[in-house]
Amino acid sequence: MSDTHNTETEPLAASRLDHHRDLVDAGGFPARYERSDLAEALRDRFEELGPGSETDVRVAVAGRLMLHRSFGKLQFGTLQDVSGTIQLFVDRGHAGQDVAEEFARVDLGDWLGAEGVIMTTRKGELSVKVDRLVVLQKSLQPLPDKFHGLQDIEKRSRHRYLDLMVNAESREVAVKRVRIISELRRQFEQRGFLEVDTPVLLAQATGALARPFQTEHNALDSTMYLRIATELHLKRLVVGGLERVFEIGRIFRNEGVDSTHNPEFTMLEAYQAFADYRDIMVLVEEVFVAVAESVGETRIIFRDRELDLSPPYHRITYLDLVSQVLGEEVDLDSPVDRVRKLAQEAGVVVEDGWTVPRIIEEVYEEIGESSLWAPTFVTHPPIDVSPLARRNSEDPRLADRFELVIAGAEYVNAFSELNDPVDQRARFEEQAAAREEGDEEAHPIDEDYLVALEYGLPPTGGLGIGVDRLVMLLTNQSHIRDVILFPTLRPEPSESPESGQDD
RNA sequence: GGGUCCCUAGCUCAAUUGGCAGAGCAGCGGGCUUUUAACCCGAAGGUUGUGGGUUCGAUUCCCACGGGACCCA
Repeated sequence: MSDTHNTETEPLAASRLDHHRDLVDAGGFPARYERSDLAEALRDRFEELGPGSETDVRVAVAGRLMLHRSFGKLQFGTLQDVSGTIQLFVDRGHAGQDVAEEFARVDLGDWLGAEGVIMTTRKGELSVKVDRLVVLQKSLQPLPDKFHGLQDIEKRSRHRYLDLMVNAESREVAVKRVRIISELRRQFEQRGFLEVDTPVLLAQATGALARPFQTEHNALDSTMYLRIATELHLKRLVVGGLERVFEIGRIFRNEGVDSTHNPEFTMLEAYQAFADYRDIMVLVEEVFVAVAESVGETRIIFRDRELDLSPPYHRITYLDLVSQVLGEEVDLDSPVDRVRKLAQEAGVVVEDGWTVPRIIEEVYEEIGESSLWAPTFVTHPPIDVSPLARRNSEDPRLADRFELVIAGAEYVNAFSELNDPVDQRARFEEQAAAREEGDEEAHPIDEDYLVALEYGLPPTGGLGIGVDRLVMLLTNQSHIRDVILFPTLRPEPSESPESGQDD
């Protein structure tokens, strides 16, 4: 399906093209424009100006023409710039024949620069009483519906510029995302963390349980992988003595797309020497509050429900949560048959041969997380699902790790880092064995990382925050594609009828 | 991967049991000196996602393909 138009043949664009040609013939479009004020600044400044006023304050505004109303010898336009909108008022008697005719000729979507004095109309609408007008660039394409905006979800994602142009909420979300990331950065910087860049393109993708994207490096004649985490590189930097580091980076995982997963997404990872997972909990509470307040309040609405992000957050152990949703106390010593039966009764699909930790993990992911609404630290999962986390000193089968679950989904994963190179090697070997058995998400052995650990990683606490999901939470968006400006989409089928034919 | 649903004018949406494909907005022509999605008059705008099939006749029913949405694993 074609949603672009050939401007050579599309009759709709003909008058726009004519105007474009005339403007080019008349000297072309300006390369720059000296704007004096943004729309919002003018609205703030002239908030008190009563209806029917005229000032001698001369301004130059610029933006995209979104609406146009003509009223005989009067014309009104709505100009939108990055800050908001302001009305253009064109009175033929005041602006003159040339300006009035030019303004009558412009199309919705054109970029305009307009100069004149500030006034208000009889109804009190703040306006620029235009006496000079310049078309900064024509829009050869018609704008989406001026009232309904662009509703088609696919077009909104595929042609984000249109979405941003006509849907105010879309602009708000985009701006809030920027603010959230700025605040995250500020929070970590002010705590002495260094923002670093680690490689995206790797010979081996490690640091998480996920399938990587694969590509080829021509000159090196070797297969490369896009990173699935920044974890092991950041910890190498702590080994090197940088002590507190973080990275806000794009992560790539070769998995399906749904309302909470995009193949490339943004993750913040941070590592703090001499801290453990409990220190990180405090850090997470402080950072979440600061970030929430940077774009609103800690009491928010998410999916039509109230949610309070103010600390302290609830705490529950992984096993207690699983016991809670199973309705009976279970732990790692529970008989596997019993655990399987309880899980199945709770509606969790259990495969033959699964161990107790594996069944418990499945119960947690399938019904445990989703049972939580208020922010909750879920602590001490089994070590089996935490190959990079330090063992709990009281029960070495558990990890000193937590996930922050909010509204049924994971937002933070954090732990005391495993810094025993001997234990780490053993865990990698277990993962490698699982890989041999066909688990493509199992962790490969990262030999250089093991060597780094052998030089000594100080006790370190680390965390990962899913930035896109955090943005969803704080902007009340239910789909990850709505917080990523250009989400991953299936490539559009070729519009050329000659291509893609088998015969 | 499985299920359900959607794809009609540039945009937002209609179209009865299968019977000539419509409206609003945008665009085009005209009118109007205070509009706010302005309004009024007029003309125009379509290979109904693509390809097959059933039928006298398909936007409508069937199949395949493409794209999308939601739910489930």
